[in-house]
Amino acid sequence: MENILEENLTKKQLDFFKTLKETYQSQALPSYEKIKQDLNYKSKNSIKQYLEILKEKNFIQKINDNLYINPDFFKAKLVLSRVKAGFAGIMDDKIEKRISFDEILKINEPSTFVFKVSGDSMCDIGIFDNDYVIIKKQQNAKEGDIVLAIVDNEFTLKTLKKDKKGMYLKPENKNYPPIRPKFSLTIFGIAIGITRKLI
Amino acid sequence: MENILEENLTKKQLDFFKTLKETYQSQALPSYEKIKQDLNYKSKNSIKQYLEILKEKNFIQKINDNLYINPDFFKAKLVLSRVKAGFAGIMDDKIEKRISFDEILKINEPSTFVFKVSGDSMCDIGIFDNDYVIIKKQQNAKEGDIVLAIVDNEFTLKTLKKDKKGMYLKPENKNYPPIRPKFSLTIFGIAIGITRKLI
DNA sequence: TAATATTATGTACAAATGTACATAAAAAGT
DNA sequence: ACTTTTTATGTACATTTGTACATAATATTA
Repeated sequence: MENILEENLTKKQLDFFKTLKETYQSQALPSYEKIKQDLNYKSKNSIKQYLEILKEKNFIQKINDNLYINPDFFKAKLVLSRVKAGFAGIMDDKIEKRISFDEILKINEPSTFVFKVSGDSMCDIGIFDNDYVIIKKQQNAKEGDIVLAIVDNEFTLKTLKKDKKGMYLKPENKNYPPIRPKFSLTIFGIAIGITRKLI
Repeated sequence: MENILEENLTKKQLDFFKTLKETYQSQALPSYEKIKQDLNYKSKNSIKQYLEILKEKNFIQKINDNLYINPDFFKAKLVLSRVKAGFAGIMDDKIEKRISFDEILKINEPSTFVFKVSGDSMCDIGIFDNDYVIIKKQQNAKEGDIVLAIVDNEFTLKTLKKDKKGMYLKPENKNYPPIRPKFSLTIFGIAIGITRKLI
């Protein structure tokens, strides 16, 4: 999207937008007067003229009486095509979508908690030591869910399984034995996603 | 943190804050007048009085002339302790940190791109089909890096390896053979993280 | 119950804000 | 070279904004 829009702007307009983006990022824009000072202009009308053009072309928008740079500019550039595009722009034209991991992983919901995985008991399904696991807090879970359970007063991440003897926790690693609760099973929540930092 | 702060507020102040948070979320707060209307008050001084208290207690803060709810409230609640806490608050007191995956994965940097993994060629190191892989665009990479390379005009994610014959791409799955470039290797970037949505 | 703190509303006003209008310089297009 | 568009600056002004001050009503605490 970025590149498509950019073609509608003059060099100066684009420069202005880039400075604006660097200066205020995803925050609400302050008053014309303040922007004037921050960007070293001498008349706040310069700012007004630029912002009106940018607003018309959807680079900025009004939310709750405040101006913002279009939030899409701060999301991740997701490339869906597996095929490499042409030379120059290399691939800006292949960006079909903008995404936010905080949104995808529902970070804002009060029931969402994040834990750090410790140990390799879930490595067979690609959950490793030190991964972040995103947990939705809820008591109920069904067979097959990856749950954060409380065993011996400690949190543990396992797959919830069921057999003739009842519910139990299955580590996803052949070297670990299943965990059977003495009485009942305390479930803190279910895993809705993971994130791993590689570098 | 949330709970620590909450204890400093009266019921009405906390209600006000919750409505404020739900209404404007992470956006900049509009004018007292607008808030007055949105929250159904009859005097904007009511708003001023509440906001002054909230500002004093760090629930809201000023950035670039605009008031915001403390950004921490919109980040993920990371629980570092492995030990379950007491009954009631269950664990609010165990939240030592607030994090943002968009920040951790450097989503905002112009050189960051996200791809969807297709296939199981990297499953041995916990990168699965349909995972999001976060790529930092750069030409150079060193042995051991997980790279997004361009082979036959298609993107492919592999580990960069080196032997007597030179650099090559190693799939992290025994069933796949290594890929040796005919001439040179085109590297698009290196993987800096992955994210997987489980539900 | 009495005393105190919090909450709600209103008025008045100086300061700041966005907008309209005007003009000249610079850049781009023909 | 000439014309048009874009960019930069300034002035004037009605509107809006935050703040100070004042006063009840309501909760809370002693």
